[in-house]
Amino acid sequence: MSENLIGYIDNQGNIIDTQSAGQNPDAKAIEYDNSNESLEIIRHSTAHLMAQAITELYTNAKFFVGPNVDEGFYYDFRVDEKIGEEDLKKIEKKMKELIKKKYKIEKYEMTKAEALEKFSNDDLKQEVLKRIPDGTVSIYKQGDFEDLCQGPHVPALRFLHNFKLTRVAGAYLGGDETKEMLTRIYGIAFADKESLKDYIKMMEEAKKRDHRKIGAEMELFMFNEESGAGLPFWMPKGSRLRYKLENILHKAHRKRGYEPVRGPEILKADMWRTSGHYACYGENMYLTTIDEQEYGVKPMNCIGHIQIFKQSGKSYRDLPLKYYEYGVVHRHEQSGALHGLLRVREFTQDDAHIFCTPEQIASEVIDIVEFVDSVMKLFGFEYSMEVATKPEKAIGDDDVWELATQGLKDALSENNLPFTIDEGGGAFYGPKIDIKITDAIGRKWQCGTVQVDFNLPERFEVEYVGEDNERHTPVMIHRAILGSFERFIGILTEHYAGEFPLFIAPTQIIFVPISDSHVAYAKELKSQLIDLDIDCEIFDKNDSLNKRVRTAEKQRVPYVVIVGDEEVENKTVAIRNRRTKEQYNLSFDEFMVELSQQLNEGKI
RNA sequence: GCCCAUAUGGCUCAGGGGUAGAGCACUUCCUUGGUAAGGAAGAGGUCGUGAGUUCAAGUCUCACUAUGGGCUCCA
Repeated sequence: MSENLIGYIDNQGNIIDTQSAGQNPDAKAIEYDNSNESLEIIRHSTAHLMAQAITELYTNAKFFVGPNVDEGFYYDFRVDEKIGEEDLKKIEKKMKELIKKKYKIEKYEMTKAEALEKFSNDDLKQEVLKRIPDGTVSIYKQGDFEDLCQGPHVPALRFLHNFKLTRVAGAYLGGDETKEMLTRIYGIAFADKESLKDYIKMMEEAKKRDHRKIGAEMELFMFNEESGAGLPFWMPKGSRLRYKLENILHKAHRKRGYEPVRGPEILKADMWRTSGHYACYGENMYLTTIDEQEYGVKPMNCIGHIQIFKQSGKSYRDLPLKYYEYGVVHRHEQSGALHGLLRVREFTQDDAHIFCTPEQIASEVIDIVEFVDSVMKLFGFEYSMEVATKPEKAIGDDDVWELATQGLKDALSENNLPFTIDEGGGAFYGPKIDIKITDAIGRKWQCGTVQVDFNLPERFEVEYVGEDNERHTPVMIHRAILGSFERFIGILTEHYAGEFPLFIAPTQIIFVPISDSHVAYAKELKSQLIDLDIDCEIFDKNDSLNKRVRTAEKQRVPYVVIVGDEEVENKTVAIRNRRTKEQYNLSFDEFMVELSQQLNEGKI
């Protein structure tokens, strides 16, 4: 047996630890390294080690479950004391002490009935056992500590060195908010020191890039306690960025045959009853009464677009008809869910609705996926797609759902686009494709969404006249690419760490005139650049040149341009590269060409 | 919504039962400098909001609001 052997993987992909494998396992060995399987074992064992340390520090601790998650592991438990961030160090220290005792991790089995008896005075273990099917259960033991667990585990504590407890939080027993709140500690572990170091470094980098921090520093957006939670204010610089993004998207929509429309912010409650929002989405809606009539602030834009479609008779020749709107919507998100720009109560979707025939669904979905692809490429995002199926709370017949869901899958499959399935994750009116992008920290965010809807057109009696001169109900495709400007800009901010590319940068150029006599020249250049829709600032404050260069440099602008006697005389600019700090000179005309080229990169 | 934590000038933070401090930013003046902080002076908070305890409260207690970390949910 190799020194580094910590388990096996069988031909079904199941991980079997050395304690369970027997003498001659017919399976592939898992070595102690950073492979997914290896980390799964290491992290789960680290969770047990943490539990053992907690037991020694807090003798009354009772444990619930301690699984692995995407990033590391956690353990839920109950203690009488309050555990804070400061206590993590203490627990880590105890964990390291335990490692020195060189315990082996041993496994033994018993029936579930025996386990219920063994843990009869541990109500949390009883809860765990309730969730386990009858039969044999396993116990893992290291020193005096033992825990009900199905594994897998490393053979001995000597494999656990490179871990860190990352945070404490509360979590409901079994995720059920009617049950008690347990203490949860998250941690991470790797096979080697370097990987742990890299991980910690990455977390620090993520903290630096936090869009809430950068957004405040760059004066992009703000919140205000007096106005209410989850209601963002866009400051001048944030608005510049946002307008640029809107303009790029506007042109991209027009190129692809979309027509701009706009619906009202509030509509009578009956509209929302017809649509099904009142019943299925009511708890998230803001309702109000005007002249004894109930109204609802729109949480989605579809109803408005449907009214516009219905305003005049439509022919099959009009289809597919694509309406788009930067639709402001309000949703009552739970107060605890609010998070910077990433989760707010008022936001603007880049929303569109495509009215088409069932036969046109596939090609329309493909067109949308192409659109998504060009937007994501523009910003250098990786993304993946997920088909979400019928949720519990839904309207419409099962066979209609089946048809629509299959339509989405077919469109992707036929074009060799990979996707995964999210069972029950659909909208209440139809299945959808969610586009998840990966940000700079590797976190996945749902942004774009494509939803096929057979239900709303029927409910609102939307019709068109077909080739056969009969009335037909069109299909509606709801789609957003960014998802919302708020969230997307939040993600972009972290993705670029505030160093936006020229075509969306809030301030694109800062001019630093060497002395007062050069301010006029800077102003002249600035006014010429406004015609290219380029936002410039002039740093002519009464500060030293060095100070102003420094301040400009810290603004994360693409260009810092210094102008002095030489530049005024030769009609040139002295450019400072924001990354390399190198300087180069261009004639103003050449500079305009360079800028235009970079602006063109923002065309899709 | 639930659990825990936090809340001091625009920002970052110190203070801690006897009526507020620093750095940056800001204002004014001197300086007109060739690429990451020139110098001087000055203004600005009653310590998230509301109650309570106390002779006395940023400082202790409670409620609320907001923010942060989670749970849940989601663009």
